[in-house]
Amino acid sequence: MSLKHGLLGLLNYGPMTGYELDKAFSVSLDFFWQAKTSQVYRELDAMEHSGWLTSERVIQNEKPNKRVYSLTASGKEELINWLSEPEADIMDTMRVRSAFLMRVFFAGEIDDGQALLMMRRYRQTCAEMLAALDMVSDSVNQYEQVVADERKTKYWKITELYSEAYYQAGLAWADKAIAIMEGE
Amino acid sequence: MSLKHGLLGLLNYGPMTGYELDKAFSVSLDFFWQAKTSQVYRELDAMEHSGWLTSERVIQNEKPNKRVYSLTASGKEELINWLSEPEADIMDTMRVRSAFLMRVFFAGEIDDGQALLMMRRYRQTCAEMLAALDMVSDSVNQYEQVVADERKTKYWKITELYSEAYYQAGLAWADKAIAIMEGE
DNA sequence: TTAATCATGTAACACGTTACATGATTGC
DNA sequence: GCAATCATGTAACGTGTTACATGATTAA
Repeated sequence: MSLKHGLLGLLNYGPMTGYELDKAFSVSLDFFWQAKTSQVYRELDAMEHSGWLTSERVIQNEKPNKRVYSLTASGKEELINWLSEPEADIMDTMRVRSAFLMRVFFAGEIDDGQALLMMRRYRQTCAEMLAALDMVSDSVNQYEQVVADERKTKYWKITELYSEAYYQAGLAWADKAIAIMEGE
Repeated sequence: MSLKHGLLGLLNYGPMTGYELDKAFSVSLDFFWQAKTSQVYRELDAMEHSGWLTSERVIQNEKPNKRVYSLTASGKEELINWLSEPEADIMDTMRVRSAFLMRVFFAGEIDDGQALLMMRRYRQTCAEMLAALDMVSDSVNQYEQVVADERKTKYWKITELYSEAYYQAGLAWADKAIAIMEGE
């Protein structure tokens, strides 16, 4: 569902190749949606068949040939419709799916030392992610200068704030959990 | 991956039918892992073929017959191994996947009023989830009296704390986002 | 000379979702 | 009388993952 709409959203910024889309995806949307290269090509193919895209082969010398995709009117329409949906499915879209939390749930079956280690590693990862976010914020700021479209960058920043809040909450929770685990 | 291990974890508490497992799953693990009934039956079948489970058909009158699954030694071993894994994949297990955030990212394409509505609905849902959590906490407390195994319930409570922190963070973020969206 | 970048895909498999089928019993 | 609960599944489809293949150019 959302891989398709992510690709539509990116192509709305301008025509791109599958390769470029794959890169753009993993740079900008990766935090809240992940996609493999092979999947991107498959979906582009399907989307072209649905009439949301058209593609054109560009012959290059010195470099491999490439296929440039562009959004059609019907693709743009689909994007706008998806963005404007009444969103009855908000509950679905905010669902957590975490094998890590499942391990925590069943951690009573292993020894407390191991469980504590696992939680410390989680805390560490949150801290590292938070540290890495500074760079993301720099890159959004750079794009802001180039794009100079406040209507767009405003929302980019809001999603960035989410990731910050998410890791911060994870870290604070891990601290609480570690205190509980050590206190008994 | 984790559906299998969730089922192993539940069966470790005692033999159960597919139907009971499905219920238990959606009561206790649903916050961090969701599974459809049809998937549960399919996985149980696969797990029996791997030798992690055995099943026995129980004839009932007045009610449909049922198939009761039990953990084998090899299944228990698999559960413990999974729980004790060095967890190189912690980054994978804490990934976000949210169509909602993708919509926010591309919200510059629709009008601000619509985007604001969408964010308010998100905030509302977080608030509702938080309110509903009180009941979850009551039910864990009840189980605690029955199970009387602090080693287990301690970890159940820690995952419960996570869900609280998660919705709280979502709510606080939505407030910030709404302020940004209204302030321009 | 080795790795990275550019560029596109196929094939097979694993996992998740939707729709459908069956049929008795119990509570409102 | 109607919905919910008990209980099990099948079939088809959609999406995500892994592994593989190819081959030129360029920077360390």
